[in-house]
Amino acid sequence: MSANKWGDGMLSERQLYILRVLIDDYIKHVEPVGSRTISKREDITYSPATIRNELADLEDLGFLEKTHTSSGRIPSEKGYRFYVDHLLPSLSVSPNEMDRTELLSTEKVQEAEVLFDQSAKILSDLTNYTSVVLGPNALDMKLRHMQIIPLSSQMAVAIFVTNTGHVENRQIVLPNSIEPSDLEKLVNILNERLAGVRLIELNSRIQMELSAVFKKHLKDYQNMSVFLDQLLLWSKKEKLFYGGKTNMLSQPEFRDLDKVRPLLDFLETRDLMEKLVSSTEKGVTVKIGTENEHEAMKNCSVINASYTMHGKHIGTISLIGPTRMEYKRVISLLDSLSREMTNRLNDFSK
Amino acid sequence: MSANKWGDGMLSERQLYILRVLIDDYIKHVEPVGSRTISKREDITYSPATIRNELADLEDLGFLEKTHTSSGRIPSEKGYRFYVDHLLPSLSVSPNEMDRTELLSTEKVQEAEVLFDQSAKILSDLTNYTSVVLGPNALDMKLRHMQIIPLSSQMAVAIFVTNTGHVENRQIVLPNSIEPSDLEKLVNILNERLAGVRLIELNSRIQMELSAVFKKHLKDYQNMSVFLDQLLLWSKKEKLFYGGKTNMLSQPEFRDLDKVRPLLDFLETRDLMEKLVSSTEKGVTVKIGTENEHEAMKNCSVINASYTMHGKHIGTISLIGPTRMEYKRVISLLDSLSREMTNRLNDFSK
DNA sequence: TGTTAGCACTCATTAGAAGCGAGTGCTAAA
DNA sequence: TTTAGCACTCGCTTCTAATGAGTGCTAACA
Repeated sequence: MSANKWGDGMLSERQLYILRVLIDDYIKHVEPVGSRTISKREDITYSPATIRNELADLEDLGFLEKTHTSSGRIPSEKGYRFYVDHLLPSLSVSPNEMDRTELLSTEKVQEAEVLFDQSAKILSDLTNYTSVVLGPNALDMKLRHMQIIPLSSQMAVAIFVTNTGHVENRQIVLPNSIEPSDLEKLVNILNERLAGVRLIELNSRIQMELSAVFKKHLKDYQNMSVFLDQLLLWSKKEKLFYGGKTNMLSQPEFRDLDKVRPLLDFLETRDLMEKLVSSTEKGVTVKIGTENEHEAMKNCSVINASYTMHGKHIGTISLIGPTRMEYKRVISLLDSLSREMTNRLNDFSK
Repeated sequence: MSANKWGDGMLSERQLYILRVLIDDYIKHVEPVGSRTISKREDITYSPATIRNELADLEDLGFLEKTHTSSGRIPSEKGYRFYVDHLLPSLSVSPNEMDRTELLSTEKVQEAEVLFDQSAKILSDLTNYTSVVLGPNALDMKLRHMQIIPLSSQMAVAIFVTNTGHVENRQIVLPNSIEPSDLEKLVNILNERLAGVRLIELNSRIQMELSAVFKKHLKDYQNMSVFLDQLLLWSKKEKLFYGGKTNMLSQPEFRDLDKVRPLLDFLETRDLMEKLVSSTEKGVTVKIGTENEHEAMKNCSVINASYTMHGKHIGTISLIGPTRMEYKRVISLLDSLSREMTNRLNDFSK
């Protein structure tokens, strides 16, 4: 049933059953579960004393913990991990949940950004946890068209449109001595030669292939080269879309201000969040407590689901909640929601 | 000293002085101030009993409140209002504060967005309150250049560049029957005729002046008209830049979760925030407690300062904190910070 | 008449004590 | 192997008493 990595030996059927019942109960009521509570269930035929013995064993094995000497048991991180990996009832979305994720699809959403935003909102509404959608990195998209529009003698706006319709723009300083005709030629060359190249690769492609072309066509190549570097200096900025940022405040385990504060601060820190929520794996992944490798997240679990476009992983939708989460419900929800997002995204590009 | 609107008669010098001392003390220590505390100050020569009489009078006049029958006094909303309007020591920025706002100016900031973001961060760092910068409404900016870039046979991206270098873009559905040549002509006409017109006015200008031109040059005018409406359907979206979103959590008056929650939720609600922070007045304004006209803000004050470009009010920088704020410091800070922003912005457009 | 000392009173806050109850571990018997 | 029984632990709630910072009022004083 379980591999040896879960302690010295295998767990008995009864232990597995008790463990599952206990975690289910704890997830539902968020209170330490005692032997009596378990024995009172219809499907349990043993007395509290017997249960107690089993619980003591499960605690020794590290699946359970006590909050104090005479308290009931709560699942440990290891317990949750085991629960998620081995005890989760087979996944299936309940019909009425499915309705809600279809709600997403019936609304007319034109732009991807709106889709991401809505998905995050729906997910957090449905779960009362905090959700985050990590948008696709525009720099991984392919160049469709670029343009430079002068604002004044010194300043201009550079615009890059990707195949997905995303627009990147930035203001740039024009070199003093630049020739208007050179600028025009530059833009033309870039558009002719680099359409279909990923934004992030533009620079290296230019280095490799186009310096000769530039030298030939542009009068002041030296000057232009510096300018090009400025033009194509990307700062990566994936977009994050949040839902239910303050939902953590209503979770009983975070009723304490000193405990929520680090959490909320974490949520506001872009790069930490990007790291937390980035995932290269396809499908749904679950990270529990300290697996998230950040102090502020030690009492949280993060469920991550990737969405794709043309089969390629381009972003994630995630849920952040207390380690005691309704894993079953939440995982299936994320699974269907991410599929839905994938569908919608691929509809766009038709 | 004070007009009659402040109660039945004027306040005596002593009352004014006591009121000021009390509010200063309360702002500093955030605890009800008693008669003994006040009388212990060097510059106060009266006994606690005398002070008590004055305090009772000030309370009758509505400037002070008690938290319970035998507690010290705290300022009422009216008290704060009076304090801000009449008792604030003349404004002057202390030298070391000035250094910090100059910090802003020494860094090289190219784009307005970065400037706004930095300003908000600096302000919240300096005050430990929450700050918000309301960015300029791009729709009030003037059209510099527009363009339509096709993505597929049906979809395209429309791009509008303003005189300030801001780029507005949106994805649009191309009419089935559209002629490529018509599209090109349309864009040309718009660029020729409407450069310099504020984005928000584009539509009405077209209605008024250009329908004849369109009818003349475009083959399928009917179809095009619907398309134009879609193209120029602006949804106003001023940008908000936040600093110190979670700072409220460290304010003693919001130590209670049930009190912070509405506040944080309020901060996350775009339209409420836009309304709160929008101001048509120039200079610094102070709104105290219920003057902000929202339940969640009833224990907060909002200090608002506008910044300008070419003398025109285009946005605000605001600070949200508890009603007990260091008004003096905060007002002068906002004053100098908004000036600094104005300077920087006008430097951009040189 | 304005000021102040004195005093009774109020009320939030804190600490301690007592009782309750949900839970445990251990032992011995079925 | 299971279970009944029992002593014990510990968190939580309730109650009480003590503390102290503050008030309002009165009466005396300058």
